[in-house]
Amino acid sequence: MVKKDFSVSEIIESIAELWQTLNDEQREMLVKEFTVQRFKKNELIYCEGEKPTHIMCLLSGKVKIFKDGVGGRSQIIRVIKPMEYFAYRAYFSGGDYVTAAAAFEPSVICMIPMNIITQLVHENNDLAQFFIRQLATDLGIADERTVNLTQKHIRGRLAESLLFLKENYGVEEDESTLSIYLSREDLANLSNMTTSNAIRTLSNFAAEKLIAIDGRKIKLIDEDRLKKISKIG
Amino acid sequence: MVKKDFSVSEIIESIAELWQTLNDEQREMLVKEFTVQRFKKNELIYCEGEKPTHIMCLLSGKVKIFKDGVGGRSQIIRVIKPMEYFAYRAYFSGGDYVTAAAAFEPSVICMIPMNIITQLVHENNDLAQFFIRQLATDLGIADERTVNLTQKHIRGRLAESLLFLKENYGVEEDESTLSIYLSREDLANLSNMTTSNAIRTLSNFAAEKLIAIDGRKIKLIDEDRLKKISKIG
DNA sequence: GTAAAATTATGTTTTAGAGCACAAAAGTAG
DNA sequence: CTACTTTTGTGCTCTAAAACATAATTTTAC
Repeated sequence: MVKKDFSVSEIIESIAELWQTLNDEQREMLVKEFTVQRFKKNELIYCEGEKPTHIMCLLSGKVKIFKDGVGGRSQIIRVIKPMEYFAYRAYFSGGDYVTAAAAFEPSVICMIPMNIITQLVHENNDLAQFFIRQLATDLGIADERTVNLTQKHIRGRLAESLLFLKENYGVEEDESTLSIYLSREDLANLSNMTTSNAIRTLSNFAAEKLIAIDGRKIKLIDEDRLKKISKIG
Repeated sequence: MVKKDFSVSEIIESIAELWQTLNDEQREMLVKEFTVQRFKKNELIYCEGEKPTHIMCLLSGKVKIFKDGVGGRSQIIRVIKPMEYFAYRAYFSGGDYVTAAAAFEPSVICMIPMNIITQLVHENNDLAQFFIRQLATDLGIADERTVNLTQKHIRGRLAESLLFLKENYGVEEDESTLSIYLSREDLANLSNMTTSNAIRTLSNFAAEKLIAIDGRKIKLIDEDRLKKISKIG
């Protein structure tokens, strides 16, 4: 269940990485300016072509960044977990959003106006370096992803996505069931394949005892073999 | 032909965008620390897995950033033209290179130690913002590219690459022959296809009078139609 | 200048994965 | 509870693009 409210101190804890770079005066400004917004499951947060105005920090929930391509096929570019920042790239590059964002699950997001952030970046070098590090890391991931999505075969891409989802969103108490319950369609869009191929390949993985499926619950059974499949493509 | 030598003032002109952010003291430090290196055609500049130590600015020539994927297939991630900076992402993210770089043509590169750059970024906010803008822009391009490479068909991808090469490296005096002469293999690696498909599709384009080919010289004849092919995928 | 290697060109075969059709199951709304 | 929509699951067909084969041409090396 989603928390009904977030106290200022809880929010500060969530945006800690950015918060730590600020001095008292800057912190005060931030507290005055940020807002908190709630999104329903599957609700659109921003869309392609829009002008970016706020940096967003996910307080709770799960978010996908995606792009609609040729013939309505959607591609998930990256996913966001709590305490991560997103939606700021476009503003820094001086353009509009080239991607869209939507909530996988009910999500709560802290919004900070980008003009405030720009001002803070201007006067605070640690904050500037925080963004340099973030962007450099994301760009590295994007470069890796380009090759994986274009060169690996379906099984390799799906195995990779499953392992990625474990890395990113973690598992339940049993230590092996993915904490995120994605539709087959989202799983397909994450792995660059059609929905039917995601369904089919998932069934194959289950038949091979690599995973166990119960509706949208996916349990990773043989992670070593999944890694091998992901690696060889 | 490649210039035999570059004077300090010529180099400064090339690295202008970064240079402008610096004060006199910082500029002096930079002049003391940078080195210039020359690379032969196809020579490797850095490779995947290596520790990044220098930011590089291409003074003259043409460079490809690429990644070797599954089964020896190489994917060109982006290309660099004179006055552009590269090779700094990995250092900022705190990791090793995830890509490799090689010279398309004889190239001259100005190398600045990354520890100097980090120091300058630390004390100079404009420089930090320069890198934020660069990285944000490159990440946007990478996001676009991911979808184009995975969703468009061969003809669309090749058409896009040809138009991109015109945008990026320009054309000769006739206003329509690409200034870069790539091997069919490089063209394939840029467009995510096999070499034979690059050759075949290029021949098809020529037969359809979209382009004219003379060895590695490619002349764009019907750019409008190429754009259409690139757009619809 | 000649041999060897690399690149380009074209034809043929094979296959991974898209596309489509349909049915069953699970959600959702009234 | 019932009707309707969405999601999941399977089978079948078809096609885009890879893989392979071979030859011609160009480049490189000695």
